[in-house]
Amino acid sequence: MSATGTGGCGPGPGPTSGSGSGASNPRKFSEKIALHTQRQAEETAAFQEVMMDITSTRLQAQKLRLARSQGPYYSGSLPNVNQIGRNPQDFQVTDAA
Amino acid sequence: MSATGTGGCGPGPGPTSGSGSGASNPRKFSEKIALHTQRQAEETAAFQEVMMDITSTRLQAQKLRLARSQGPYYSGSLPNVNQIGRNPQDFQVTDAA
Amino acid sequence: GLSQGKSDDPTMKREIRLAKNREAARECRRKKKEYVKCLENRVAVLENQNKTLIEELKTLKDLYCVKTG
Amino acid sequence: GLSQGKSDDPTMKREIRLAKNREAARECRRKKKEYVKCLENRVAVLENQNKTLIEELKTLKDLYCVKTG
DNA sequence: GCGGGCTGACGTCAGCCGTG
DNA sequence: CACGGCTGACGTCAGCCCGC
Repeated sequence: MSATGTGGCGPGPGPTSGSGSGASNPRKFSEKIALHTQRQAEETAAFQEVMMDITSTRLQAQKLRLARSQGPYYSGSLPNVNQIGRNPQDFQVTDAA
Repeated sequence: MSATGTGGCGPGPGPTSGSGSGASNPRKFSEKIALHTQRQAEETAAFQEVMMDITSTRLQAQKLRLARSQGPYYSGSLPNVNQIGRNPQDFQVTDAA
Repeated sequence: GLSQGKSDDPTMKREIRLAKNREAARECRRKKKEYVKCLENRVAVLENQNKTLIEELKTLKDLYCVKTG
Repeated sequence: GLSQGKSDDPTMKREIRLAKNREAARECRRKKKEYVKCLENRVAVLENQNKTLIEELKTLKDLYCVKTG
């Protein structure tokens, strides 16, 4: 807010456009604070995202195990065995064509 | 090495034995440096341990998958199906006793 | 007063420069203190995140070990 | 000279005290600088570990998701 | 209680670097 | 190049806290 005005992001690299040690190691304390605050925000976001993903995976796996334990119902994308042989058409071979 | 001598660990809490903010927030810079160095060493050890465990688990799983893919040999603690019925004794029921 | 109405007086210029540097030094010390606190807080946050990540990795590694073994 | 052979002279005592405090201040500033560098290095190390742990957790989570799905 | 070690805060000087 | 904003380093004062 006070350094170079992170809100605007108007022009690109302001001072000297130096790629050396001016970007990751500024001289002004304001820029150092802003840089660390930005990194902390990014890392916290990534951290929370990973934790959310883990929680979601955990809940999904738990729900799946509970569904498998309560009843012998097979539900999946594979050909359902319970529905094989119900219709006589499944036994007719198409070699007659 | 210079503060309270972490090598010896002779007496317990030296100054005042205050449990408040004297242990985790010392006044002397030497103690602050020593404390952060100790914590960093512990966390690095735990980090490397977890990474080693992950690597070991990875290698074990890869070896297991490779053994299963190369040959149709079933090796496990469960009753081996290939060895069932080879010997005639497996068909004799023990109800004669 | 016409003697020092402007800032041509070298003594006055020096005093003004010293006063500005005084205030600048105060702000600089304040920013430095804030920066150190920022670093300490950042270390604490990173410490907690790493601890949580390590525990979660242990749990997930055990789960994966059960699946394979 | 016998007039200030000992440290009874108040002026001498003051100067001695100032000299000691001077040296102490130098050491204190040096230690503070080292402490700040320690904090920055610690932040960098924790950052790398955090990044590695997150990537490893992502990989292991995908592996576990394949096992269940 | 008191002297002394460390540190926080101040003002000052010197120096770097961006800006005009 | 000259000027001014920030910061590094210094010495000094005031204050805390610990050991005697």
